[in-house]
Amino acid sequence: MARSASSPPGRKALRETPPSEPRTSTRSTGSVTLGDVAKLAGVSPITVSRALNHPELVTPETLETVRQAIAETGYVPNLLAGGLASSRTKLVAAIIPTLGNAMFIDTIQPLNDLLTGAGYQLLLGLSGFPTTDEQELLKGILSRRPDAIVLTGVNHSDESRQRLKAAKIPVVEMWDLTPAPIDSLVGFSHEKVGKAVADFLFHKGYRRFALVCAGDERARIRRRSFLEALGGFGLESLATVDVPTPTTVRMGREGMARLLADGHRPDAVFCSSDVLAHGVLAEAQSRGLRVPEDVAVMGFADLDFAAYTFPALSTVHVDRAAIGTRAAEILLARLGGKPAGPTMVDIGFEIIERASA
Amino acid sequence: MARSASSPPGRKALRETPPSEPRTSTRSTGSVTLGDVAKLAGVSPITVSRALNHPELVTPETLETVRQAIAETGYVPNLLAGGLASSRTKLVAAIIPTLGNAMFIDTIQPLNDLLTGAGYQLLLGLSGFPTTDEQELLKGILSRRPDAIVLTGVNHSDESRQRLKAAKIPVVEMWDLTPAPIDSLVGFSHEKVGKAVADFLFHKGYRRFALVCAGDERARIRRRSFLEALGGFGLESLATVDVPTPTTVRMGREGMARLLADGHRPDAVFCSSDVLAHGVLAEAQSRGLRVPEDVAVMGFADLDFAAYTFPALSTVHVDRAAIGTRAAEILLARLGGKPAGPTMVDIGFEIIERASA
DNA sequence: CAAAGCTATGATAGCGCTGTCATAGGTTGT
DNA sequence: ACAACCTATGACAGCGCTATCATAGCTTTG
Repeated sequence: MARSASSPPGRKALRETPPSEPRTSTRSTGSVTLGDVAKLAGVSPITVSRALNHPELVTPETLETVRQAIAETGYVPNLLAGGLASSRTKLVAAIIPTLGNAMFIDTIQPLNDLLTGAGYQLLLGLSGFPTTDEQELLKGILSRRPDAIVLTGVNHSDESRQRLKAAKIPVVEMWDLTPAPIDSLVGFSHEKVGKAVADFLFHKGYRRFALVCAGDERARIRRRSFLEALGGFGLESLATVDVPTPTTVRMGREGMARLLADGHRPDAVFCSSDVLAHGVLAEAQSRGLRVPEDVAVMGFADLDFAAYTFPALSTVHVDRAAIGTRAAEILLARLGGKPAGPTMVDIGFEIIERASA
Repeated sequence: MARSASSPPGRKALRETPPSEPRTSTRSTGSVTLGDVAKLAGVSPITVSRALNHPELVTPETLETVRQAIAETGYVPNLLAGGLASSRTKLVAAIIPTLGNAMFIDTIQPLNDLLTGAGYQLLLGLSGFPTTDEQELLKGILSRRPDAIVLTGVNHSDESRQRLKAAKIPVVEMWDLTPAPIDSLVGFSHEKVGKAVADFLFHKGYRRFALVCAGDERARIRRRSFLEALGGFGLESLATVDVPTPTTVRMGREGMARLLADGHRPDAVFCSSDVLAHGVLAEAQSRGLRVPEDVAVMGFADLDFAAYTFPALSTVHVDRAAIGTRAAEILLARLGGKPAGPTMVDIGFEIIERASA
């Protein structure tokens, strides 16, 4: 607005300019710039920059003048330009499989909140979208030059690892553990979860096990160690059904229906997520099966509804918010040049015994 | 990698440089640039740029040479620089209240997928975070110069509207209707929903109504028109409980518990979301109340689980994915300079009668 | 075969900001 | 009183990319 009158861009105006003049720019975007604010405030552009980014270097009066000029012009800083000049974008990227899974959402929310509070913005990338693999996604994200990046899981292509190293930014992998992380790591052991659930259910006396498992990488790990542990007890040939991601209550119901249709009569069903478990619960109830007397149901993640279904769901509690919080703390410390404390964090898990198993 | 040997930056190196030389840059980021690729490929930087962004302008052989140079160097374009130069960022921002509400997620997912498919990246802003209001959030987002922006709801401060107009980018408001949108609009009438539900339940014979309502702007509109409609039937003084956001099953259970504790004996409970309705269902069941014989329960949104609870939830179906899809289509058309079709879309809603009411 | 047009590539000059160094003016210490 | 230092501000030169115009080498056309 402060500018529109003085510099009307466009081809026409250019033609009318005498060729001797240094030619007014054809490319200006027409939006208010630092320079415009500076002119109005009667200071140099760099002073405006400082007023915004290092106000302690500017006298209170100058600061006030600049503030007014900013308000008057409606100036919005251009972080593309700022980031290009300073190599700091105030952007942190996080890659998660999907928004459709409440597990990751509960991690992302505190991550976002802490980063936002520290002046960063979170850019979410969804790797579960079938037509782009993580590698492509990562390339796209790195082209925005984030200051740091958060990844879900620990399996990344060599090329991805290479690119991440080349980017020279803090990286946090989360939701799993590995002896060879790219950089920092916040997660828990899915193997131990599988084993712990097997122990728990076996010692409660269940013997006819079934699994309803989604096509998630980490769910598979839990399943494998669950089966191994049961094998250790001398139990073999368990009934398992696979359901596609994203997991829904519907898939849980259908999974349970399929189990029963196939003639299985499990006395305990372990699901790869509470959502699936919830579906199993509903299917059992709709068929008049009593939970847990006729069939026990065990979920995973302890989502917000797990304690409030009827009957309440036994599950594996994972402090999902803590994953996000720790990841944010590690990143913010490192971005601030401070020591980050331990950068390999096992947040553990806990078997929660409620009514359903 | 291709560069690190030839240009060791840093203070030391600078001091050793004779003062007559044009001084090697102190500021280079050390990462591979277009220029590096160009040098390796034996072409000019602009040709590399074209190979990436307008390959049809480059001969196949040149393209191939450039491709190889890119692969060899591991070049990742810098979209900050590109965006600054071209005023196109390939970034679309969307503001939603929270990730914790599956309603919006179901809209965001197709929005993200379509935008990603068209080469855009989606930047999510969460306005529900208490310490930042939408206005601040918007400012932060606009400083990244997105090519377009999607907003949830139609109530925005004058300053926000001003800024959005000044940004001169396509804007889509969604999830509500208004006669005075900022630009484009994709939503449905929450007033009509409230009235339709009141009609539906009244005509099914229910008379002792209760409401469990979250502190959501649009939920309030639905509640108001629901109450108005019932008032039209001569019913007054309904039992209502407010629950805080984000809505959870727990809040639904507690809401129902509170209603009963207060001595209310509703024969129908209308909830501002399926999640709350689900909690109401669980609470009723845990007290031995039959649904819908003793109490009917009605949700809102038709979330994925609504058809699969037991008993299945009667609710208001909203095609949330269609909101995202239409928003994406409108934006992509306008960003591509094509006619966008109608830019005020009422996607409607539908009362779904299942078992719970 | 000259004029005109087309195609592939290049040179130049920014986009809007900040790192870096320089400088004017003030304060302190002896 | 003067060096030594500090503080607030400014000038300048890029950050890495693309819009724009220019140009060399073709093909087309009457």
